[in-house]
Amino acid sequence: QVSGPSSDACMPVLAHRWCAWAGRGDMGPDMELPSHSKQLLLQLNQQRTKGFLCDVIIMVENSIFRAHKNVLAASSIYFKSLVLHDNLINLDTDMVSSTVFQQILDFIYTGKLLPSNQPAEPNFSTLLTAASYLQLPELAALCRRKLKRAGKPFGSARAGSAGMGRPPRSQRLSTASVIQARYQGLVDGRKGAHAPQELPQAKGSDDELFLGGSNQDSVQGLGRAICPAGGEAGLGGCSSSTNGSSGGCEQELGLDLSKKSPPLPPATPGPHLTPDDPAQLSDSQHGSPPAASAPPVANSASYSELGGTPDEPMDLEGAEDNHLSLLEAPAGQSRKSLRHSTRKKEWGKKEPVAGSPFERREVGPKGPCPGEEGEGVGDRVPNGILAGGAGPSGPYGEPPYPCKEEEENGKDGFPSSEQLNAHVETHTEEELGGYETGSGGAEEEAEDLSAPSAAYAAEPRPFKCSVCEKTYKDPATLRQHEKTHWLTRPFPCNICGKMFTQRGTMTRHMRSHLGLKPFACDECGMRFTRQYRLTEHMRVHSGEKPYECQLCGGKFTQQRNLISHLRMHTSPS
DNA sequence: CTGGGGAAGGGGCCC
DNA sequence: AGGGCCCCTTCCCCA
Repeated sequence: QVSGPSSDACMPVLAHRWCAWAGRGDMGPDMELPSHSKQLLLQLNQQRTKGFLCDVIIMVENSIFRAHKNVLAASSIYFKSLVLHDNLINLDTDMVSSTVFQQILDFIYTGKLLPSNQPAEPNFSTLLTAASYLQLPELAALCRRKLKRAGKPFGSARAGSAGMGRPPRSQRLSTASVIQARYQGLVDGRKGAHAPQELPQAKGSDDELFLGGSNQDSVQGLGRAICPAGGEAGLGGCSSSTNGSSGGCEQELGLDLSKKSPPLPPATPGPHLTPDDPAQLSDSQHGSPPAASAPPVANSASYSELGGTPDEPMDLEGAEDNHLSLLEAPAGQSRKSLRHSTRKKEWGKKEPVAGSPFERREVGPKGPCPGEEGEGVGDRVPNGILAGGAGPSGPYGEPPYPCKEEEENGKDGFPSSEQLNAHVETHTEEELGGYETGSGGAEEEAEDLSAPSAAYAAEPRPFKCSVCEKTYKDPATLRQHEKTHWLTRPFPCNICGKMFTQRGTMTRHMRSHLGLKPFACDECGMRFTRQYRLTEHMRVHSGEKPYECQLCGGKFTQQRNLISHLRMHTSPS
């Protein structure tokens, strides 16, 4: 750090001190800089408050905290396990509140128990609860001493989860089990190999004041010690544990995953800890920000630093976005998205017509639209990667939330997806008007492979697309379809910037970033982001192969593989 | 090394 | 908004 290029004003301080000391020629017998550790911690704390080099986000309630993985890992084996593969950590709000975690984070970075911002004096019971949960033995011991001096036997705090209002479930939560579950989820590969792993165990009874109960109970309760995002798989480090099965967070998250999540077999892949109801991804955790109250931003890591705007409601999704993209992709792109961004479609799909005012962005034979990073359809697009490299702002080389139309006028993007969406709405009306008048021209001459099929004729479909020949039963679907012809993709991914025509697609895409896989196979515990995938997967176990090749009789579990197979039959070679 | 199959990830889009 | 299905693609394994 000291010798490297330093963008942090803090670091030269250390270097200076060291040089001053070493330069004295005062090479004492101990060869030790007495204040080194203190200074180091001081600098780290300063960096934390500035968000400098912070590589992990901890979400507690609606607050986010930024910190350094190394520091957290050095402080707690629990954190050590959490930050191993994840950059975004959700803590169980039953165990630790944002206020308490603020104190704890301060403690980790300073070694001092600073008074909270709340007028009330520190509640050592709740601190003790949190310290135990987070496996911070020193802090827990400190709290116990304080409680003892105050004449509040901490043993009573067992009931005292009162301070936190924890439900009985959380009182049974075993930190060890949490960690174990996490570790299993982290280390178990997709093939199910159970890698022997040094498993952090709960420390002695000191740290288990409120913890105990059966492992089963504990697993059932480990819901919120979660990692929505992680290092691998773009932001979905959790996805590395695709075989994991969540022990039971789903229930408290409003999901009945009991049928999706089989009990945790000891030698099978561990749980994939689902952070939240994925169905609520865009609604609660990652979607619409709390309308009325902007959650506090922890430390000095202001929301603006995280990519938001000061007057914008706290958007954790946005926070994740900027932070994680910073972490995961130097070029602003997750590894996985990078991989996919370089994909090319090779054959076949119904192609939108070119030349219309709402010409879709196309890559490939037609080449990309200049200045358009998004693909025409799905992953068709190299997003500028193939076309000469991503811009500095990310794979899409664009402002956070650019409006394509306004870009042409030299306007910058919008600071948030919400603002962009709102803005896009203003275009919507105009563009729809344009559609109504008919754009005429080349698109009608092009062959439309998406023309209504015979199946369409089964029932009346009075709503016809003005661009292509597709018809629909209701205007809403037509409107939805017509969006596929627009240049503007109103729904950007806040993490990678990819644009989508449908919010649902974007939400689903976000799930993949965050590793949310709520659908677990009862047989093997493997988890999926979509029900359909699970259904498909179950055929692996059932042996069902419903898709049969009419040419050779080959059977397949997946329709797509049958299609692939048919391609082999029909390909010239 | 190559091609085919199995399995899975992801996006489009209709319902 | 979410489910469901289609399509494209990738990765891995194996012959």
